[in-house]
Amino acid sequence: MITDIESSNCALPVATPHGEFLAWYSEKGLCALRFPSTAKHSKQTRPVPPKIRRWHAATNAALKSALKGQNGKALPPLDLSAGTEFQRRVWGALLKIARGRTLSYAEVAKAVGKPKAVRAVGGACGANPIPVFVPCHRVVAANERLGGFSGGLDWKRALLKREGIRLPD
DNA sequence: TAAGTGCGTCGTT
DNA sequence: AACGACGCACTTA
Repeated sequence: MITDIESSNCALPVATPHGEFLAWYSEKGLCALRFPSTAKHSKQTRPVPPKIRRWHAATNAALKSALKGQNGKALPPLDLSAGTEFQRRVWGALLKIARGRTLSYAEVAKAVGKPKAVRAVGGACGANPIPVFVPCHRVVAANERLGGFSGGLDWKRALLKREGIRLPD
């Protein structure tokens, strides 16, 4: 089947109290979520297929809920097919971390059956295309510290705090 | 205790 | 071949 990337992918804004996120959709579902940035978003002119409109409604509700630290509304389908085998294993493990819980990078490495691939897990977290929904912010360093966050550590702190997680000063 | 160094380890580019 | 969102052992002050 021929797939036209230009016509099948689209980006839609999600207005939240913390700024305007940008949600990207493929034919398979939500494929990327970006934190608010100062850059202007190009306006979506092309008509949005009904399927994607439904997904976007789910994204809207789920993101606003998640930013309040509340329990999961239904997520849209997540298209994580762009990742490597290893990355998808890691992202799958992240999806199992319950709200308000955390795992260390080493624990995630064990969970995917590669206990020594600790740094590689960090890399996979950094490559997570759908932050918040794929909760890479719930992965922290073993030394009781925060670890890193590609979206900025302020976001990581805020997300964890809203889930009721105590952080070391 | 706190802060800094060195190195094993492995997926990704 | 080089680089990390790591972890651990081991200095220093």
